[in-house]
Amino acid sequence: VQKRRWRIGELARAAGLTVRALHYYEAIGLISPTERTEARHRLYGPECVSRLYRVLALRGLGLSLTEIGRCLGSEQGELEVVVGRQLADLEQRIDEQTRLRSRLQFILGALHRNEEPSIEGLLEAMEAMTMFERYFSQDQLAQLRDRHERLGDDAVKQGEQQWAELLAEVETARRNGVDPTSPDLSELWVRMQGLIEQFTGGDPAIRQSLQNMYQTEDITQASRGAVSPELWAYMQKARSGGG
Amino acid sequence: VQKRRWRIGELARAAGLTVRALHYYEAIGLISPTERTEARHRLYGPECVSRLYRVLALRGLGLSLTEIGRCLGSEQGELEVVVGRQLADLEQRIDEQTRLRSRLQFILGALHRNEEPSIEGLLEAMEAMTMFERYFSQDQLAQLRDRHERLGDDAVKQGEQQWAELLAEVETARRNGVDPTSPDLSELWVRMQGLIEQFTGGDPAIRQSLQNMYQTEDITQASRGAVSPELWAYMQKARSGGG
DNA sequence: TTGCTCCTCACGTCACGTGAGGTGGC
DNA sequence: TTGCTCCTCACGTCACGTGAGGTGGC
Repeated sequence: VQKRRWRIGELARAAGLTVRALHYYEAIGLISPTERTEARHRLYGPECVSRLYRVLALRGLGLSLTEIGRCLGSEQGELEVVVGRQLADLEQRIDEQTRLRSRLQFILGALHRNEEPSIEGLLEAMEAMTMFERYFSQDQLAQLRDRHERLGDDAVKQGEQQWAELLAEVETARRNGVDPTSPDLSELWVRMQGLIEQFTGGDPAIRQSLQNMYQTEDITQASRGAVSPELWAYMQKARSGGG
Repeated sequence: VQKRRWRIGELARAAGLTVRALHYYEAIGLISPTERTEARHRLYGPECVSRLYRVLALRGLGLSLTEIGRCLGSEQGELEVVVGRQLADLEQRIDEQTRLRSRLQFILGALHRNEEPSIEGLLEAMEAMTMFERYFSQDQLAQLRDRHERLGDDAVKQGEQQWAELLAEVETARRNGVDPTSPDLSELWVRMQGLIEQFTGGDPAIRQSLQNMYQTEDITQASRGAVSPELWAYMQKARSGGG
């Protein structure tokens, strides 16, 4: 009745583990060798091999070694509960990480468009994003990101440039006391509508969310400092005046 | 030039951290208090507050405290590299976890249909799944899972029952030496086609993958012991004989 | 005798949580 | 004087990796 015995190195190699890992499994009471040689070298029997197989299977499902120990010890339904909990936890983690991914994509895009990416720029981008997240759904944000990507960095930068120029012109008109509803400015308002269309991609829901944001938030913050309260009031008058 | 100072507890509460965390940040050189009282109580100035704000922002992106330290120390491009790496790592983790989720769903389903869920059952399910993953794409697996879910556990169990009955009848015919191409059996083959249709949902690609699996793998393993090599040969003869 | 494998400590990891035992400030 | 806050150790976490220093087996 001589049974096959494995030395720890053989077993480790076969299982794709390290010797140290098997030491550890023994230390926490998960798998102990069947016997030892005179020199206290570990010898593992077939029971150990099949137990190790189970351990690795459960480990592959992401169970902790403590949970694995409990599963191998206890009889029955435990297993389903543990695996079920594992799945629920995993789903939550995936959810969180998916949200984090979307934030990272947003931020990386903003960083990338800056020629001198700094922590200040990053913080600004994060704050912008946090604000955006309050007004746009995850789907809408993904839509915006997609459009950004399709347009390319250069086009987006160009759009930002056009905004800056447009706002400067409006500000000049305001300082010069031009009536915001004056026909002289109508060309500006048309250009502005165009830029808004470009940003929203013509999607009315996104347009609405954007409007909500600008109407609810502090305008200086919402526009990242590009629009002063006075300028905003001026623009509002043009809109209500213009119909 | 008296500047505002915060005690550690105030700062911790305001930041949603624990006092211990701030101790730790100091220990690793991330944020040190501006000064100390005679009794060595920590006093934090505004610089600390803004630095802490940055730390928390970067921590929210999933950076390690070591990386955060590097980002706050170094000047420039580092930041983009670090955030980019962070995003890449995250995407890989999401990928892995999404695969794991699909495995867990599969296994939990199998476990759930077993009245006496055991580790043996779980191992069998895992092996079946591993084999399935070799022949079906992730999309196809998701499709199969969806169909399973829509049918419900009872229907799936019933299907398995019907398979068992059908195979028993075929085995009886084989033992009795019935010619597999005999018209007496044609009703059995029709029922079998029906069950296969039910499993595949009529999708030809899934049908093909299933066939590949059965043809390539050891039949006893592939059928989870339900079909012996002899029975399989008998069924094959019927198919080739029948056209 | 020379490698290779094995042995047993024991420290390090990451971001803190959780006491223990003592002092400071309103 | 009584709470509350603060202080400094120091151990624990999870699944091992990585030596250190020594012995066993072909």
